[in-house]
Amino acid sequence: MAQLSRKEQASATREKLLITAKNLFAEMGYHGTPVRAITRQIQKGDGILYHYFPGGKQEIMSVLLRESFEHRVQEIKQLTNETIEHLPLRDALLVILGKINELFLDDLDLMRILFRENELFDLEEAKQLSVLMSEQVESIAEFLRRRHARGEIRFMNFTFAARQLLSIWMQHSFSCIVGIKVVTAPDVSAYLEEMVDFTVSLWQA
Amino acid sequence: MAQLSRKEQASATREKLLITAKNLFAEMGYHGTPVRAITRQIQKGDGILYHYFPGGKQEIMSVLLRESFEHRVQEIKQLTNETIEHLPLRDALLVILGKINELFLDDLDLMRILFRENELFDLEEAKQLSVLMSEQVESIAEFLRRRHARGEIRFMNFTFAARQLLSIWMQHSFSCIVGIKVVTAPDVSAYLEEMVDFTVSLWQA
Amino acid sequence: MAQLSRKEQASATREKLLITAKNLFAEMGYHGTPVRAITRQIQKGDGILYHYFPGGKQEIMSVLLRESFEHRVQEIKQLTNETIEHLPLRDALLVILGKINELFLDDLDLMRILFRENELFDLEEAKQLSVLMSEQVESIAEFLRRRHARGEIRFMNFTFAARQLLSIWMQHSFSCIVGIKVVTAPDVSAYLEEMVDFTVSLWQA
Amino acid sequence: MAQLSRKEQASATREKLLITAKNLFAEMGYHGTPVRAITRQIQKGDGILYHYFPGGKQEIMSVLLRESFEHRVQEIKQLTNETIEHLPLRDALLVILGKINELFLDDLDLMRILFRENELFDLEEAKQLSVLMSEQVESIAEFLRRRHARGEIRFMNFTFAARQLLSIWMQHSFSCIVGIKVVTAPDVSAYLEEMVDFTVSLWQA
DNA sequence: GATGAATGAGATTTCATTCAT
DNA sequence: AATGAATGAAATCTCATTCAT
Repeated sequence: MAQLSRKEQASATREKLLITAKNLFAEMGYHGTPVRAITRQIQKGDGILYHYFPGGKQEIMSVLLRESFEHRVQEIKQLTNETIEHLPLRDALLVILGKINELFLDDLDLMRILFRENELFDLEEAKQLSVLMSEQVESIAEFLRRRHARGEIRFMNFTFAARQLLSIWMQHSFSCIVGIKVVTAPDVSAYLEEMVDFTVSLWQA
Repeated sequence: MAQLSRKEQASATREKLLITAKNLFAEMGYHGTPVRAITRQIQKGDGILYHYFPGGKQEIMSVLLRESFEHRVQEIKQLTNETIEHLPLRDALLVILGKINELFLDDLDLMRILFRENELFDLEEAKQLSVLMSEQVESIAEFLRRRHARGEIRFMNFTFAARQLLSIWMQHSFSCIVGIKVVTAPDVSAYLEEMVDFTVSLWQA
Repeated sequence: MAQLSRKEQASATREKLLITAKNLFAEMGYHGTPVRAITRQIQKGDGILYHYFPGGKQEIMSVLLRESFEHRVQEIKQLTNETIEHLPLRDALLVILGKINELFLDDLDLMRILFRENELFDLEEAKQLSVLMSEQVESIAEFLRRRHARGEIRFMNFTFAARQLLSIWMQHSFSCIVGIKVVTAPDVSAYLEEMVDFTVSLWQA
Repeated sequence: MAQLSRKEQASATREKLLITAKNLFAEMGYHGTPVRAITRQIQKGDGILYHYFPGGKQEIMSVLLRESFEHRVQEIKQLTNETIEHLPLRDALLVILGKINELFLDDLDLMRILFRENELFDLEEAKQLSVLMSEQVESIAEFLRRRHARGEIRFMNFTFAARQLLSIWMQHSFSCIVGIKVVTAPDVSAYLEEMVDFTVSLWQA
C-alpha cells in the first residue's frame, strides 16, 4: 500500500465513515445503527465521527443524502435523448426507465431510508427529488412528441402519457422499497417490460 | 354515565390504549413514542399496557395494523361491482379508486408507519396487502372485461389495463405518504381524474 | 428493620438520593459528581434518579437549594428577639450572629456550591438570599434601636450599624467558604467574638 | 506591520493564548470553556496550547492566576501611604479602599474563577491572597495609629479597626462576585462611602 | 513552532420492560 | 385489574490530551 499523506489519510477516513454509515444505515436502519457500529467497523475511536461530522449522526446522514442526490441529478441531466433517438419506441422507453431505475437502485438503500425516516430530515431532499421527477416528465413528454411527429404514435396529451409511464415505474419502485407489490409474480424484472409494451400498444392504436 | 361492568371496563381500557397508541404513533412515529406517553395519556400506570398486550409496544402496533388491515379487507371485498355496473366507465373507475383511496386515507397514519418501519414487523401485513392489491387488480380486470363485452372499450390485456390504472393511484398515494410527487401542481385532487380520463380515452380508441 | 410500604420506600429512596447528592456535590463539586456516583452509592440502577427527578442532575440540585433555603428562611424568621432581649448587648449580638452562622454552616456545603456554581442556576436562590439578608439587617437595626432606648448604646444610624455587624460576619463566612481569610490566626472561632466586642465598644463610647 | 522575529512571534502566541483564555474563562467559566475554543479563536491548531503550557488547561489557568496575583501584589505594595498622608481621614480611607477595589475589579473575572473553582488549583494562590490581606490590615492599622497620634481619632485596637474597615469592603466585593447582596439599594457605588463615613464617625467619638 | 487526526474514557439521559404489591 | 418503583443496557456526544508529521 502506498504511503498516504496526512491529508489523504484524513480524506480516506472521512470517506470510510460515509461508506460504512451508508451500508449500516441500509442494513439496520438509521435508528437501528449506533454511532459506535460505524466507528468500530472502521476501527477508529468513538469520537472520530464527530471530528469529521460535528453534527453527529444526523449530519452524516444529511451528507449521504446530499451527495447521493447531487450525483443523481448530474446523471439524469446527462441522459441525453440523442443516444436513444434512433431506437424503436419501446426500446427507447425501456432504456429511459432502465436508466432512471439504475440511478435509484444505485442508492436504493439511501432511498429506502429517505422514505422511511422522511420526517427526520428537512424535506429539502424530498422536494428536490420531486422537482427532478417533474422535469423528467417533461423531458419524456418532449421525446414522445418527437415520436408522434415521426408518426410512430398517435396524437394525445403527451405530458399525461409521460406521467402514465413514470407511474408504472414509480409504483414498481416504491413497491419494492416498502415491500408491497401489485404483482406477486416471481419474475419481477419482466414486469416493466410487459407494462411498457402494453402502454406503447395503446399509444399506437 | 352508566356504571361499567368489570369486563366492559377492561375492554374500554384496552380500546383506549389502542386509540391513544394510534394517535401518538401517527403524531410522533413509532420510535418517537415512549410507552409512557401512551399510558400517561389514559392516566394509568406504566404496566397496564403489558397487561393487555404482553408483547409490549410491538404487539400493540401489530394489533393496530392487523385490525386496520382486517377492516380494509372487509370494506374492499364489499366494494361490489353491482353498485357501479350501471355508471359510465370513467365514473365507475373513479368510484373504485376513490373507494380504495378512502380506505387508505382512513388510516393514512398507520400506512405511513407500516411503510416507515416495515422491517420491524414481520412482513405478514405487507404480504397480505400485496395479495389484496393483486386480487383487486383481477377484480378490476374482470370489470373491464364486462365493459368490453358491452363495447365500451376495445379488446386488450385487461389485467395489464387494471395494473395501469392501479399504478396511477398507487404512485399518487405513495407519493403523498413519502412526500415525493411527480406533479407539483396546486390542484392535486384533480390529478387522479385527469389521469383516469386520459387512460380511458386510450382504452376507447 | 420495619417493613416499609411501597410509598414509604419510594419516599425513602427519593430522600436517599437527595442526601447522597448533597454529600457528593459537597465533596466533589457539582461538575465533579457524575450521576452514576449518586445512584451507585444508594445501590440503585442508573435510571432511578430520573424517576424521581426527571430534570436530572440540575433538578436534584435545584431541589436541594430550594429545600435548604426554605428551611433557612423559616428558622431565621423564628429567631425572635424575645429570647435575647434580656441578655447583655454583646451576648445578644453573638447569639444572633451565632444563630445565623449555625444556619449557614448547617448547609455550608450547599452554600459553597451556590457560590461556586452560581451561574448554573437561575439567580432566584441568590436573590432570595439577598432579600433575606436585607430583612435581617433591618431586624437587627430595630434591636439596636431598642438597646439605645435603654441607654446601652449611643444614638447613631442603626441600619448602618447593623450592616457593619453583618459585614463582619459575612466577610468571615465568605472567607471560610472561598478560603481567603483576613485573619490567618489559628483561633478562628474567637475572631467573631473579638470583633463584636470591638464594635460594641465603639457604639458605647 | 513589522516582521516579527521567531522569538517575538512565539511570545506573541503565548500572550494571545493567555488573553483569549482569560476572556473565555470569564465568559463561559473554566469548565465551560473547551481548549478548542481557545486555540480556534487564535486560529491555531489544537496542540499549540500544550506547546506553551505542557500542563494543559490547568496550567494556563494557574499562570493566569499567578500573573494576576503578582501584578496585584506589586500594585498594593506601591500603595504608599505618603500620597494619602495629608488627606482628610475619610478621603484617605476611601482612596485606600478604592485602590484595593480597583485592583480586584481589574481582574474581577479571574477572582470569580478563583472563588468558583477554588478547589481545582492548589490553594497556594488563595493562601497568598490571605497573607496579602493580612499585611494590608497591618498597613492600615499603622496608618490609623498615625492618625491617632495626630489626634484625629481616639485610641482603640487599631488592628481591629482596620479589620472592620476591610470587612466592609470585602463583604461588598464578595457579594458582588457571588451575587448576594446585603444592600439591594440601586446606588451601590455610594454604599462604601456611606459605610466609611459611619465607621469614621464612630472612631472619632 | 505548529498541526490536526485520533483517542477513548466518561458523562448524561432514555426507555422498554419486569414484578412485588 | 392495576400500579409504579426499579432496572440497566445502550445511545449520543464531549473533550482534554497525545503524537506523528
